[in-house]
Amino acid sequence: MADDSERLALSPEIVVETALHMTQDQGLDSVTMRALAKALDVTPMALYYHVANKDELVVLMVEKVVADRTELVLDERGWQSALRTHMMELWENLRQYPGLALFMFGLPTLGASTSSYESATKFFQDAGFPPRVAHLAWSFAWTYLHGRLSVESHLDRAASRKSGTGAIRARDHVTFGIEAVILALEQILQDPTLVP
Amino acid sequence: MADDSERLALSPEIVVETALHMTQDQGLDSVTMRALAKALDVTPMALYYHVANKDELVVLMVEKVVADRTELVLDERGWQSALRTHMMELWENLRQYPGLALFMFGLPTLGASTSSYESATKFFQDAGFPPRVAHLAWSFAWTYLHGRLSVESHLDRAASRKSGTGAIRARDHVTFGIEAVILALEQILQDPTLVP
DNA sequence: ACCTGAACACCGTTCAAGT
DNA sequence: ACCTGAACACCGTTCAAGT
Repeated sequence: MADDSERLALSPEIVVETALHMTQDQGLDSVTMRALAKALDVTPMALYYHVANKDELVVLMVEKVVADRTELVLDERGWQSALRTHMMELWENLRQYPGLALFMFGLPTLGASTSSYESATKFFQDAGFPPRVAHLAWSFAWTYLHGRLSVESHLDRAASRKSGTGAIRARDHVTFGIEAVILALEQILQDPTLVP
Repeated sequence: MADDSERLALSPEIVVETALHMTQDQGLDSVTMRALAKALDVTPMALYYHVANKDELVVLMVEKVVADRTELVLDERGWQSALRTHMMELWENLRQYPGLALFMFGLPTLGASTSSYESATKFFQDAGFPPRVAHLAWSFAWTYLHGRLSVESHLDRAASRKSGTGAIRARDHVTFGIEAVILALEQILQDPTLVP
């Protein structure tokens, strides 16, 4: 409780949380093992006792962020509404961690991410999409979001921080994109042969 | 013409071309100033006489790649068909340079990229989209492609190279995505109020 | 069990110097 | 005009050693 108690006992959780805070403030690029160690007031090599290496650290960061996420579930609102709010929440959540979205893709060997991928394809099947189309549909929606987050994190880095105008524009783009995704999927649900 | 004439006079063009070849083979991550210098049989510092720094090198690489690109123009086939082939060509072109797509986004201060952005929005206006919607429509289409390329380059890096199955899957995803983009835009063209 | 110090093999880049 | 060598400030990481 004293002032100098800032130097808490290190743990994987604290390492990951500090890394996420740094990402929120300065982007993932600012999270070097050395800078992270300095933020924790410790030697760089101390981190390796708690995480295997930087790749594992990033994986833990991703899992921590997706763990806090709401799942995509079909309710009485209909799939369009559920998908809309889910994509919007996902975007608002992930854009707080610039650069991290690059390490979140659908299929790969990310335990948590894979399970959420499966629950998403189940969502689309419940909504009436054939299994194969359900898979491609979620891939399409998520790939768009991924692209949007990637574009934004690159623009953030390059562009000057001109107050909130960038944020407004970003919101315009992403709301357009989400509605477009839904419109496309509505068509495909009506006639799955529209698509290969 | 002799055997040892491989060591040509250095020039910005040769530097950029060699960097692009390295990207085709090993991805953009493999293009370090030091590795590029070694490929050109020269000291790392020699490169700085021809390009200002690595950022400029990447910009030159991007410009070189987009320069070889066909433009998006409206012809008698109709906008859907033109957009489909253009997106497909773009994807097939850019996927040859893993990692480079991350540095190609719509709006920023990339001379060539900006002009192609404007020609694309003109394309959509010619097709009947209101100006603001034309802009958002191309942003949507390009953002999806960008996301697709980003996902693929990350998967390539992580996943094991299991023959051609990955390529077939990628093609399924991207053809689905392109058709979905077109379906969405068809809806929006009919009724632009569907979207904010 | 937990952390440090020194070291290695990498980066991009600057600066003075060579021809 | 074109290139080199040495150096600087960074990376991630290994390995032996300390408590």
